[in-house]
Amino acid sequence: MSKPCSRHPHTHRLIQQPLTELTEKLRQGSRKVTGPRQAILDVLRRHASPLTNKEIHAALGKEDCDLATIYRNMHTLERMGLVRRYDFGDGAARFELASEEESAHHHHLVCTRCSMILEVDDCFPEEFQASVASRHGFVGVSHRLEFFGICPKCQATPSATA
Amino acid sequence: MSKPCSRHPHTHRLIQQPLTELTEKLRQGSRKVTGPRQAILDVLRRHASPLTNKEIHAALGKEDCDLATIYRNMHTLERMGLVRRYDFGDGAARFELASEEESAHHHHLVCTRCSMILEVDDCFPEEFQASVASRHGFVGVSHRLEFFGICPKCQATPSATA
DNA sequence: CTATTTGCAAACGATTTGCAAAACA
DNA sequence: TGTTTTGCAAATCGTTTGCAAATAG
Repeated sequence: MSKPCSRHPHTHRLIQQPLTELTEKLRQGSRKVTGPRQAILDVLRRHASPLTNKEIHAALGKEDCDLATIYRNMHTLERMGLVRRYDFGDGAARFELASEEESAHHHHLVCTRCSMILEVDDCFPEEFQASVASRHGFVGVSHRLEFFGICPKCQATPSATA
Repeated sequence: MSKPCSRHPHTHRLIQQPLTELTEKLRQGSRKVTGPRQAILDVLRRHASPLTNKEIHAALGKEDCDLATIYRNMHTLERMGLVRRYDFGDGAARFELASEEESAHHHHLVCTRCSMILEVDDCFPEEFQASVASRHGFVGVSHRLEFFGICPKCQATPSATA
């Protein structure tokens, strides 16, 4: 499952935000810097694609902790703005470290065959969303957008001819 | 709940696609036209917003059937292209009748307070998706896009000041 | 020492599945 | 009649929660 995304040598998150900087944010929120939390943040720091709770759990080595602890922490970290939650419609939430600076808002391009996930840093023109919002009188409008398709590698692979 | 979206006086689903036309498609796929199926399609036909399995189940009156039967049929109907599946990230799939003609592709604007759902008939420029696809060498790219915000009615309501 | 957090097990809600009986074609 | 479908119950899966023991500050 947790296939390290090779390819696309540039563009890529793998935020080397120091752990200390992250734990510092925890302290500010009167949250404790525990072993499981450091381990989770560390796993997230070294992964380029969003991970599911289960994947994070699997990625924890010696620092293993209960799955429930991960679920609880992901909520906490999300609330504190340390991680961002994504939903690719496959029934499992995924999380990425939320580096405020770059890539604040972004989407993903998911391969429907091998599940490889690429980051898409740009988005459609603001005016479109603004138009949708005003047209219906909505305020505080945000959106959820993800792309799905077949990646280059899978295009080469014969595989089942759907 | 089912408030007809104002503005854009035309465009409005509430597809009065005759049941016979729908059941005909079933026959073509060597699927049987059963009571539950007709009832489900009928419920979908008279609703403007996508419904969850549970909502469909609740909407069935005398024609009640098992929830599992609905789940199974939604898969079947989706596979046959009779309905379209949507995911608003709240853990429950929703379905709409898929009228091929108009509104083939569309998105939704969901109120995060009252859950009212409006249909958004337009989309961002094609070029954006084409660019995302070619940039990464993906083919057969599609997308999932939904908007979330506060509807006019809820804006008026005092409610908890988040 | 005291509030926060963890592990564990049970609880949940959405969805799926096995299987024998019932319903279409 | 032969195949598809249904009802029912049990099983799965992701996620949540209660509670007492462990831990950070």
